[in-house]
Amino acid sequence: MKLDTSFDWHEPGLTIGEVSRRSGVATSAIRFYEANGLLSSDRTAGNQRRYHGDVMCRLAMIEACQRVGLTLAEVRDALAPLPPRHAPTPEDWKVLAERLRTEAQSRIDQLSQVLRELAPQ
Amino acid sequence: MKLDTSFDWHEPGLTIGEVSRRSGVATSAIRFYEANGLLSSDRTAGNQRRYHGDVMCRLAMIEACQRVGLTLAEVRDALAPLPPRHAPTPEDWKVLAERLRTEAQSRIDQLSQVLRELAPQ
DNA sequence: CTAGAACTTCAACATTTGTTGAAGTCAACG
DNA sequence: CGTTGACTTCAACAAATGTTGAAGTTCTAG
Repeated sequence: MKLDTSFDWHEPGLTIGEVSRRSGVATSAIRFYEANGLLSSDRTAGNQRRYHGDVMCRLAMIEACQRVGLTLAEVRDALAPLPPRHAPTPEDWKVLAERLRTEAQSRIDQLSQVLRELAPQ
Repeated sequence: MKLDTSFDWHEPGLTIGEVSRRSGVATSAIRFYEANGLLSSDRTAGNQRRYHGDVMCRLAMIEACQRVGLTLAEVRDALAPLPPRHAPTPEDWKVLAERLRTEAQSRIDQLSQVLRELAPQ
């Protein structure tokens, strides 16, 4: 019962190219997200990025959140409480997921409200 | 039973300043939307814009749609079937509102799906 | 009729969200 | 150890979505 997702420095980590291939997100976008604090990575002795267990989740979140109108700044704030460079715990996700669902649903509700007011009945 | 919202050229129409004051949308944004086909207006003999019964609805829609992640191009396409320069009929709105609610909800659903996959249980 | 507020267009600028390419460095295979 | 593909940074460009300001025109109240 000890699902340990903490950083293991024996593990090599994913290169940016591998992450890109697995996620479908361009390397330029991945670097951009990292430069803006939405992702983090370790560096090899030679200064190359190595990503860990959280990166695929974060990328999926970023894409999905953008589709419902969150800016990258808002996504960054949402992701900020997650531990960097580790797969987040289920508890981490539960809190975050709830926040995002609520926010997204409230935006939908506002649109619905506008639509109802404009097209009553 | 003859709710006629067709253009009455006796009616002066709203100036861009009046529309801005009533809607809270900056005149620069209103001109921008019009330049991009989301709004239309008549012109006075002196080339000033005069807006009609559809403009407040359209502005409300634009704001609400942007909040749920639609681009202006998508909003333009959504608004395109509405008659220009007139208050749309309830039927117009019903069709449009349904389309938008569906689209927005499907984006939320995609986010929820991602969240569920990432945080199962 | 005239003054001043409100309007016009146009160009420049700003922010967000990236992409592209150049020039150079690293890593992994043979 | 050398080659080659993948990586690094940095700067320039790009599209979307506006804002700001200049220079000039129109509208309207008095």
